[in-house]
Amino acid sequence: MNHSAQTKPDYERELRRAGVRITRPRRVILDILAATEDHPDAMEIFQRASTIDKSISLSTVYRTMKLLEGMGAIHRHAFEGGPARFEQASGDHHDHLIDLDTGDVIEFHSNRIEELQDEIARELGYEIVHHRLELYGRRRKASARK
Amino acid sequence: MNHSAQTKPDYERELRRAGVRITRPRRVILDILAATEDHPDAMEIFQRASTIDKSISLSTVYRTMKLLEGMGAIHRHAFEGGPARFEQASGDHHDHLIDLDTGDVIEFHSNRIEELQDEIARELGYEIVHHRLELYGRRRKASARK
DNA sequence: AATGCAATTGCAAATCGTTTGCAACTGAGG
DNA sequence: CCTCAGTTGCAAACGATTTGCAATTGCATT
Ligand SMILES: [Mn+2]
Ligand SMILES: [Mn+2]
Ligand SMILES: [Zn+2]
Ligand SMILES: [Zn+2]
Repeated sequence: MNHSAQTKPDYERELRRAGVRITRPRRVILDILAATEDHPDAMEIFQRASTIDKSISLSTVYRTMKLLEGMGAIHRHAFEGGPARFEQASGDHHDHLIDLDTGDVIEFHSNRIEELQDEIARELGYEIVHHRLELYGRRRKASARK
Repeated sequence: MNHSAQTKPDYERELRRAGVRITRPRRVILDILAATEDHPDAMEIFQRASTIDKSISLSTVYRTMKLLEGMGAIHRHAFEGGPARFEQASGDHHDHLIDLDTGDVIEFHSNRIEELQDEIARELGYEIVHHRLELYGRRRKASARK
């Protein structure tokens, strides 16, 4: 849920430790990701980066996203329809509800569902490596129902 | 689960009722889908169709898949990595477990998970239109099951 | 601070899956 | 059979992402 109480992860330190160079484009992209509360796609990250450094290319955004994803620093989501969207991997695990009308992405978490998934996989003789749970819906009309 | 006890749906009748023409390419593709137990992608369907009618084009496969999807006759899945895969919509709702090593797709269903999803959406003020639950995992080594 | 070189970049071109414009063709009601 | 809107194959266009390559840059080393 992007708890604001969360310690902002020091990506630069982590990158250095991984023997990766801290370049100007990477620093800019890292800053953008750290300051982001939503789930931007590559083009959005590119545009935000461009306002800071005109010379950054879209290719570099993609390459950096792949690098960070490989390091486990970010998660890539492929919601239906649009391009891949990203978010920092720093928070706790959660799944997403997409508002079909507005495109809003709402985060949620259910321990019960997570447990059931494990149980199902186990029964089938499998061990889950990762999963994807996306709910697509629309706001309930506030029609005097209850 | 593609229950074999299921009545094979008469797509041709359904199509006619929808004012859609039964053409040779469509008949071929429909037959392939009806005879399919797995989740083929457009290229696979195209290749299977080609062995029956050399003149069918990949475009027509795509167009037909879109038509059938719009009619609710098939479901389109975008599992991570590969191209979209399809399956008849005739069976009961189910979700998928993808074997990361073999690519096998295993179907499962959990009423409990479905209920929890509804509950979560409701609490957030939403009504689910559809959802996507995919488990990616690998066979458990130690204890043999199945 | 100057040097050396592999890592990284921007750019353009390539790739992949899918869609689309268009002229030729065909299903099905008359 | 006629007719003609629906459908097709083909090629070209598409959007998202990746990649080859020559130029640039971070940074370990003097
Ligand atoms: Mn999220
Ligand atoms: Mn299935
Ligand atoms: Zn989850
Ligand atoms: Zn489900």
